[in-house]
Formats: sequence, structure tokens, C-alpha cells
Amino acid sequence: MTEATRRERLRAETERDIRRQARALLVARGRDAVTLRAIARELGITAPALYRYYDSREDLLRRLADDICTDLAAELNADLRQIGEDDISAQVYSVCRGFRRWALAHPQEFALVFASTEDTLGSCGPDGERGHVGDQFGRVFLEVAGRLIASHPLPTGIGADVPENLHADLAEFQQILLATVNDRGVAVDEQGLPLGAVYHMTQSWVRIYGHVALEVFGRFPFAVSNPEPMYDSMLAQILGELGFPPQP
Amino acid sequence: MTEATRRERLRAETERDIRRQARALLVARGRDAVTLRAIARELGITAPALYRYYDSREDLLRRLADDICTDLAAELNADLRQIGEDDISAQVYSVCRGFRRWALAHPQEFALVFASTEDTLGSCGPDGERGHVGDQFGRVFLEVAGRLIASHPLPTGIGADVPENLHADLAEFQQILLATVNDRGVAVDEQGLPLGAVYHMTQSWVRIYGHVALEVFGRFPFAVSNPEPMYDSMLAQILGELGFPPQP
DNA sequence: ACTGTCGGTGAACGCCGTTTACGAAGTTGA
DNA sequence: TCAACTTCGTAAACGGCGTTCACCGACAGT
Repeated sequence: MTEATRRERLRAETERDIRRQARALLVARGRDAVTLRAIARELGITAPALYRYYDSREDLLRRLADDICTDLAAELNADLRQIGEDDISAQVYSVCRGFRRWALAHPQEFALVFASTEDTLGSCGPDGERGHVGDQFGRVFLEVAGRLIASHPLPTGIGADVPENLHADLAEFQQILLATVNDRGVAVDEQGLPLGAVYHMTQSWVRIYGHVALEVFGRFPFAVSNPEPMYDSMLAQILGELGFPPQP
Repeated sequence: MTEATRRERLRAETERDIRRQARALLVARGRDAVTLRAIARELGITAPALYRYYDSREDLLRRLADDICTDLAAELNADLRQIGEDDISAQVYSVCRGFRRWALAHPQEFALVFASTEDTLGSCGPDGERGHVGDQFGRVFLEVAGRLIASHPLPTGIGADVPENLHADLAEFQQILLATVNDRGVAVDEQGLPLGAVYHMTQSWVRIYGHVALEVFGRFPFAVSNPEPMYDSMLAQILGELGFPPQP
């Protein structure tokens, strides 16, 4: 089973330890507190040793961001498993609420992964591709959203007047979505996932991300004493536009 | 006229120079490059001298954020002056497009002001109040949005089913809005700015901020080759929901 | 047993924020 | 005018930082 040599196992273990400590520092005292020396101190080694595992502090932060995406995806998937396989609307609620809950509980991680300029932190995910939400997390989100749309006859006029200039981009995204959903064993084609719906999904991500980021960064235009109903009402409206009845 | 002593003038001048250099560093090489020593070096003085003007680096960054808000507001106002006083719809387009243009042209500044966790950078604006979008900028935005709504009979059902729990918060925000708009000499009361419209305005800010932040941080779920029409189409929809005809 | 790689060390370089003691001007008031 | 005081700068120092480099012991493969 374990094809790894002793050396490789040890290496992988320290590698995990390093990121675990790095993450603890990020959570506790923010991005700037994630210093190589602090990590090393915590691990009982010296700072230069870390260069055997990471090219630089920036490299470490990049991989840390990957870890965070993976864990977020795992958390959302765990929530999903508690929901009936067929109640897709509830699954969407679960993922969206889970995303907000996670972001508010882990603002530093959220800022690192979802609010870093591209030059201070490359794209998240092992592939260097551009324009992805952190891969693992993105998959969960896209899959459930894609299944939602494909599962239901869409209201007429959904995503009406999608801008001409976006057809090409949306068509590409449509293919990614189809692949993602089909990977999960649900058969869908372009008919079940029309461009208008893909466009609507994009707009929904704008709203979900916008609300969560505004809340995390405290940039709502007034003091919202309890933002949760506002978020839920937004989700209800998004699902309502797709023809799903409201649901707590 | 100038009630300032010679000393005060000199002091204010250096203070501006400091922030000007700080800002240049922020733009050129990012937040982490805004170091006291680099600023001092650029100004031909030593780092401790900066403590005569600012309590700490963090304090400087806070005030820098204020400056940025002020400049952004000035830029948006300059654009506004080129538009007919009465074409409020065009004014809204101008402010919203200006915000996006500015954010894309100044990603580092955007990140500092609009995507900093509250503990790493206090609220923007001279008053320590919570829950404001950077004050100067916020004023421009709120004023034009408030005037837009008040200028027009609203479609029935706008902001239908605003969550009960938000009535109190929205009413408070409504008062702020009324004050802001009336300050500008436009007489409006609660009738012209109903809670549903205030709620719609909040949702619109979520979408506008969401789109801009996603674009700046490159976190759209797919590679959008030309995001501008997407943004414009979103604006058209927002205004359409308020009963305004589309307008390039 | 020999050889090479791997994962660690300690010293060093040049940054950084911040504090401290000190001095040289400018300002003020008798 | 001259003394006292305030303001704004300095140099030195402390501890912390990322990163590089030379070095070295332990392990792996032949």
C-alpha cells in the first residue's frame, strides 16, 4: 500500500506540520504574523530549514491558500452529506450558508484566499490556471449550482438579454460546468444548462461573494445588526429567480 | 485668510509629503512595501522622524486610507460635474463605472480601503464610527443613489418582502440617506425613499462591490475576457429594477 | 565501506518598526 | 535682548524579519 520510503513519509509529515503552524499563526494573529522564524520556533527548528520545503515565504503562503481551499471544500462537503441526495435546493442553501459561516469564522483565511491581489498571491489551486475560484472549493460550488439548474425546468426569461460579448466566455464556462457536473455522474447537456442560466449563476456568485466580503470587511453602508436574514433573503431571491420556492 | 503660523504650514506640508510617498510605494509595490524607512529614505530624512507625525505605521496606513477615499470621491465628483444636473440616471452610471475604473486602475488602494479586515485597519473616515464605507466616497455614492430613488416613482413591488428583522437597521439607514440627500439641497422625505427602495439600494451595493472586488482579485469562476459589458449589463438591470430605461 | 543526497545548523547581510537620549533650530514672553 | 520652551530632526540601539551560505551528521544505495 504505502509506496513511500521512510524519508518521504518523514518529509510529508514535516511539510504538514509546517503548514499547520503557519495556519495557526494566520488565524491567531493575521497574515503578517505568518513569519518563517515564528513557524520554525514553534516547530523547534531554525528558519533556514524551512527552505528545504518551500522556496520562499510567498511560496508557503500560496500553498497555505491551497490547503485552506481544500479544507473549506471538505467542510462544505461534510455539511452536504447530511442532506438528502435529491434535495438540491437544500444543498445550495447549505453550501452558500456554509461559505458565509466559514468566512465569518475565518476572516484572515478568507482575506488570504478570496481578497488577495493576483500579484501578491498567485491563483489558488495546484494548476496555475487563471480565473478560478480556489479549485477545490470552486468544484463544490459549481457542481451543486450546476446540478440545481439542470434539475429543474427553468422559468422563461431567465438570464434574459445576456450581453452578446459574453457568449463566448459563457459557453466556455458552460463546458466546464457540464464536465464538473457529469463527473459526479449526473448526465446533463447544453439543453439542461443554457447560457442564460450560466449567466445567472455568475451573477449569483457576484451577490454571494459581495455580501460575504462586505460582511467580513465591515463595509456595508450602515451598521447591520443582524446580517443573517439579509443573506438568507438574498439566497431565497436567487433561488426564487430560478423557479424554486422559498425554503428555510 | 491663512490663519496658520509658519510652523503649522511647514508641518502640514511634510505631512502631505509623507503620505504622498507612502502612496507612491503602495501603488508601485504593494502594502508591504509601505515601510517607514523607505518613506523616510525617499524624503531624505530618517525613519524615527516620522513618529513626529504618526503614532505608528498602522496609524499612517489608516490615514493613507482616508486620503484615498477623499481622492476617489474627488475623482467621482469631477466626473459628475460633466453630467447634466438633472440626468440622475447618467450620474449613477458615472459613479458606478468610475468606481470600477478606479478600482481596476488602483488595485492596491482598493484592497487597502475596501478589503481589509477591521482589526488590521480601522474604519476609514475621520470619525471612528463603525459600518461606513469610507466616508467621503460613501457620501458621493449614497447621495447620488438617494437622489435617483427620490427622483422617480418606484415600480410597485420594489424591494418586496424585505426581511422583518431588517426594518430597524434599514430605517436608521434611511435617515442617514435622507440627511445626506437633503444636505445637497434636494428635499426628500420618507415617502420618497421607502424602506423597500433602501433595501434595494443595499442589494445593489452588494452586487456592485461584489463584481468589482471579484474582478480586482481575479476570483470570477471563469476567465472573463471582457468584464466591462457584464458590469454594464448589471448596472442596467439594477436601474431597470428601479424603473429606469436602459441607457449606455 | 564509499559516495551522494537530504535535512538540519549557525553565522551573516541587509532590511524592518520602534524607543531613547540628545541637539539644533524656531518661537515666545518678560 | 535673552532666557525658557517647543518642535523637529538626528544617531544609536534593540529585537525581529527573509534569505543566503558554508558546513555537517545521518541516512540510502551500491
